Parts: sequence; C-alpha cells; structure tokens
Amino acid sequence: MLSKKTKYGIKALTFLARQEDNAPVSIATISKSENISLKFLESILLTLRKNGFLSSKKGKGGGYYLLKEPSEIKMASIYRVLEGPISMVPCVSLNFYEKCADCPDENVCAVRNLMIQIRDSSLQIFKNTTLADLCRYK
Amino acid sequence: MLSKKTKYGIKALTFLARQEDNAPVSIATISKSENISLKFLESILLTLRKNGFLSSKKGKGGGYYLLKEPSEIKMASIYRVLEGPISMVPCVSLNFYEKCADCPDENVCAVRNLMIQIRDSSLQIFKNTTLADLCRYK
DNA sequence: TTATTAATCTACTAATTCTATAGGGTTTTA
DNA sequence: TAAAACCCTATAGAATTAGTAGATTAATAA
Repeated sequence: MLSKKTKYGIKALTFLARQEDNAPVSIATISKSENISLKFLESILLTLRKNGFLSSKKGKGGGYYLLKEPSEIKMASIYRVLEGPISMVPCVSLNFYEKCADCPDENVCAVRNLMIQIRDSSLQIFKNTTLADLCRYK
Repeated sequence: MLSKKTKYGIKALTFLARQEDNAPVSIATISKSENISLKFLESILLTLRKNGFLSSKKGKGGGYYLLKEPSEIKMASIYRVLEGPISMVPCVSLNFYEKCADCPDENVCAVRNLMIQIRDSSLQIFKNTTLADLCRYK
C-alpha cells in the first residue's frame, strides 16, 4: 500500500507543477486545495526540499516551488525519496539492496525471482513517467 | 514492501508443491527447511487452509498438503489472501475498492491514474504466474 | 484396549516499528 | 508587524512478527 506521505507528496508536486510561472506557493494553499493535513504536508515538503526537488522562500509571499522542469522529474526518484525502495523485497532492490536473513541462496529463491519481474515492470512505469505526464490528467 | 507473512506463505506453498506425491508435510519440516518461525508459519498455513489452498491432516503422520494442482494456483489469488490488495491505493483496487477520503474527483487524480498503470502491470504478472512456475526456479 | 506420541488447532499476549498526525516555538522577509 | 518557512518533540493507533500455553485429534506401539 502506498503511504499517505507519498500520495500527498505526489499531489503537492503536481500542484506546484501546474503553477504557471513557478511562483512560490504556501503550504497552507496546497493543504487546503488538496485536503492534506497542514503539519503533515509541512514535513513532506521539507523532505522534498532536502532531496533537491523543491526550494523555498521564507517570509511574506514565500512558499515552495519546483527546482526543475516537471518533464525532468521522474516518478521513480520521487517514489524512492518518499516511499523508499520500488522493490517489494530488499534482496531485489537496485538502490536499497539488503540480503534476506532467511534465504541461504538468493538465486534459488522463488519469491525473489517473482519479485524481480514485479520490480522491472513497475520500474519501467516509474522511470518513464514524469511529473509533466501526471499534470495532463486534469 | 512485501510482508514476511506473504513471503513465508509463498515459500511454504512452493515447498508443498515440490512434494512428489502431495503427501502431508508437517509445519516443523517446512519451518526448518525454509528458516521460518514455527508459530508464525502455523498461523500462515491456517490462513491458507481457511482460504481453500491447503488441507491438513491431524495426528501422527499428519501435516499440510495442496488442494489443487500447482499449475492451477495463480499468484494473484495467493497474494490477495496473504498480503491484501494488489493495488497500491484502495480507489484503484478491483477486489478491495474504497473511495479515498481526500479526493473530490477520482477521475482527475494524478496519483490514481499512475497507480492504475502500476496495478495493471503487476496484475498481469501475478495472474500469469502459477505456483508451478515458481517451482521451476530450483 | 490403552498409553504414548506426534500432529494440528485455538486463544491470548507482547515487543517493536510504522503511520499520520498535532503542538509549540524560532527565524526570515515583504 | 504579519506571514511565511523552519525545527523539535510527542503521541495515539495500527500493523507486523512473533511467543506462550494448552486443547484436540489420530496413528501406533504395548
């Protein structure tokens, strides 16, 4: 299941991507428009800023704005920052690899071989979809 | 992330599918072979029995055995019983649909439209893979 | 027939982690 | 001076991953 953190993060990014001139938008504005708890959204936007997706402007008239073109922001990178690994098991993850404690031999694991397929198909979608693509559903 | 419950469940089912004559296998045997906590495995197998994948025989020489041919058990059905919905958001789920509280209009939701694609690609794999396919990774 | 043993079944408990916030105070800037 | 981001802490509830104790059932050996 996708966490609300990721869901809200994607919604906020889409909202920012839809701004005409990429002018700063306050947390409160996004919070109201997208029905997201203000304080929760605050922490999500902070994460996105620390990971280079957003920048912010303090004080009156301030807010958050995108640092890159929506067409250059892949969903895969957003997903990894907010949700974590795209793989469903760590032993299959490309960016967050970990060995499974219970598996003596990865190459023989039936679960692993299935999860590689799931990872590949999801990854293809997440890699080939950008924030600009998401804005088109309007 | 895939829960250990689902992971262990798939491993146990694969183990049973590999038995020559489909003779009952005790929980202890599977537990040792697959490095799974015995009591945890017990509850997982119980779930799989209650959902029609397995049957069991009590007493000496008893254990669990498959009720259907491995080639007739789709990973999609196993996944849904152990892990729950294949979709990452409830508003996209075919078998566990729920409306999202924060969305005024589903058809316009960017997250939803992305998650439909993810669901479809995963579903295709889970539907077209059977327990028999998993046994081949040996 | 009886006792033993090897199984599943049922119910309760518990530690740990994750999720989704809420609150309050600080700093910056128009 | 007001509006905004920033930063730190706490927390209720849920899910996960088991562990504990005992009841029930069935095959088999005495």
